[in-house]
Amino acid sequence: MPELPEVEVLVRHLRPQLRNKIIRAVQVKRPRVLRPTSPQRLQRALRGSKFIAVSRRGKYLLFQLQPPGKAAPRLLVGHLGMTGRMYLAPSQNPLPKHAAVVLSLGSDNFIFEDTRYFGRFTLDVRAIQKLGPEPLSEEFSAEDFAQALKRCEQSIKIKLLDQSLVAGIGNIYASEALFRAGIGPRTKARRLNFEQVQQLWGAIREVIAEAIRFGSTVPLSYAGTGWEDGLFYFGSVGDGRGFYQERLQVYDRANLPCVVCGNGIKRFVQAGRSTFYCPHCQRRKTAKTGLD
DNA sequence: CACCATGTTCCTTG
DNA sequence: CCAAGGAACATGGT
Repeated sequence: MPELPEVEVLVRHLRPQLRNKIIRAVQVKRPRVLRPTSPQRLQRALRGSKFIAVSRRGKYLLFQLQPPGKAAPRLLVGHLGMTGRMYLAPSQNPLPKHAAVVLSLGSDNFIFEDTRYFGRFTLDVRAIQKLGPEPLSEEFSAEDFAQALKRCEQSIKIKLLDQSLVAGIGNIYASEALFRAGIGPRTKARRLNFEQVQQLWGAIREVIAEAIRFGSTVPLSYAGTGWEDGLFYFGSVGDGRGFYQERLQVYDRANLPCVVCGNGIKRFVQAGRSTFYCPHCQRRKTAKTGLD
């Protein structure tokens, strides 16, 4: 369930629950998600350690751990992949079918479950060192963004998925940001003029900030049996009649009317992934008035 | 059976 | 060496 907003909401949810908790035991059910860390090394590093901070970088969760004694703090890095979830559940509960890693914290277990096992739970920090700026931070400026896009031959939609350009945008919010900026997803990144880059820069920040705000209002129970299981990003939240449809304006809306102009939303495939857009609102050289 | 899915990484091709 | 495209990873939903 993971793009930056979903991870941010999860981090805020977990932070107070994990703070000062001590890891008593480490169960690795799917060693693949640790790669390249070995189960033995993870167990040795984590057992007895205390959670002292929980944060986020891009789509990665960062758990700062204090080992027993005077050892230096350690960083545990998590990533939800496509289907990962992390939550606390009572220790007496049965483990879910796709539990990948389980940390015993006493009366609760901290569970990382992931149906497809694309996620990560590792001591390897190399991935986070390659990330671009946080989109909501001061580090992310329209000027730098424009500079970076200048030499890119790729279409802007594909470029937005490049985590070294700006961290945390995924397939959903890439389509959403381009729609809001009125820019066609096929446009070559280098062909955007500075005004368009500014529009896109603002749209990225708005779309992400709004999603975090939305997610923060959703009641969460990551223990996960009902519909309110934290998958607020799309589809799974609400009464089954499309609570989310008012939130996402183009993603997964192929053939449905554009919320702005009423024309049909189109779907096509770029780099093997679905892109959704409105051919009318996202034409070339669209000057958005903001009044529609 | 077919095709689709929120992500990243590796391999091939140019 | 770099860029771009595709496959792989693994499981489930429709």
